[in-house]
Amino acid sequence: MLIIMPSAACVPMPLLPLGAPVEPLPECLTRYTGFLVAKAHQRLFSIFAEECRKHAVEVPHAGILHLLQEFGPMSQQELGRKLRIDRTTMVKFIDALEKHKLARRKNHPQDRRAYLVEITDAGGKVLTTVSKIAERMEAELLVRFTEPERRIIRRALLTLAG
Amino acid sequence: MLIIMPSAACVPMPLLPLGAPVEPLPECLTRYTGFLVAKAHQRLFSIFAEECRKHAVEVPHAGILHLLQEFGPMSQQELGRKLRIDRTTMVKFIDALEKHKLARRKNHPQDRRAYLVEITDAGGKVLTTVSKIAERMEAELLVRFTEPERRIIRRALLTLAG
DNA sequence: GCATGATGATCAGCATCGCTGATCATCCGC
DNA sequence: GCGGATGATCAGCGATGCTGATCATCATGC
Repeated sequence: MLIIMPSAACVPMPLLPLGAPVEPLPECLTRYTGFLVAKAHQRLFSIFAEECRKHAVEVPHAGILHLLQEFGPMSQQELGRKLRIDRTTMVKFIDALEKHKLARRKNHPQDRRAYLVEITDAGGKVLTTVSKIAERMEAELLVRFTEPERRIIRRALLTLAG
Repeated sequence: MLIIMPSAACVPMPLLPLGAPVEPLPECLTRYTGFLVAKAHQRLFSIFAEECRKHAVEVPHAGILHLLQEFGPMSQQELGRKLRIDRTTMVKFIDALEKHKLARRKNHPQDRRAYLVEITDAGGKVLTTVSKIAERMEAELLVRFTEPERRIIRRALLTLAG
């Protein structure tokens, strides 16, 4: 599922209580792909945030940790470019990650202006937890779609994301 | 396109300058449907907001106006249920719409607690403008997908939106 | 070398949105 | 009628995004 998506994702959103009855979306709006994407995001984010909360994990952390694990230490700028998050917002995220000891700023050996942000052991553990949640949700989300259909969906979302 | 999506949509988001070079999203994150949806939402919202701004239209207005046009006057609660927007947020939206004279609150003839929110003539004109933008974007977004593929995409997004 | 412009990180301040919890008026079922 | 639901509102908080400025440092051209 949405292992994290800070930025477009770290937005406070109504936590549709999952069990609660939800009125179907009006057709005059679901005609629009953008509306559908917005509401899909709203719901997916809600679910993911809810799950994260159970494990005392903050949503915005997940994407950054994932990236640090995958690519190794990198500067805040680079994180921002890859995740499409504003540089000033990234400052706050890294602040939070450091505060929770999930990542740390090291001095960049070649560039004294920049930091290298690095994931910590605690960060790795949190990432493992979050990844399990994400994998489980990913498996459930498109359970009614065949593999060829999923490929189309993925291609469509990649196109829409630019 | 996304004729409006207040709520999950009315969120300030980085306005990817469209022309600007965008780094491709890392594969370790695009594996996750939720991440893709988040980033798709980020981009679509940015584009729509940008277009709306050119015509001095506010994004959150569009969905509400569309609904009022389609279904006629309704209470704020009902608007909120259909659009999945929090009731207290809806108060602010309707305040803004009234301020811009795009909608107005009428007394509900059968329920003195509630209002009937009604679209104005000015609101209708704004809606026309926004609809044109939305239709144009809708036509462009999935231009590379066939009709059967679009049906799958639509069904997937409806599923994800719940 | 050195001036100049670009880049990385940060901050203050503002705007938007969502939510909690409270309040008040009104409706509805018993 | 009475008590519990419901509609609208508000204050206050938290999270996010952005602008524009600052400061340090890098890199380029001369």
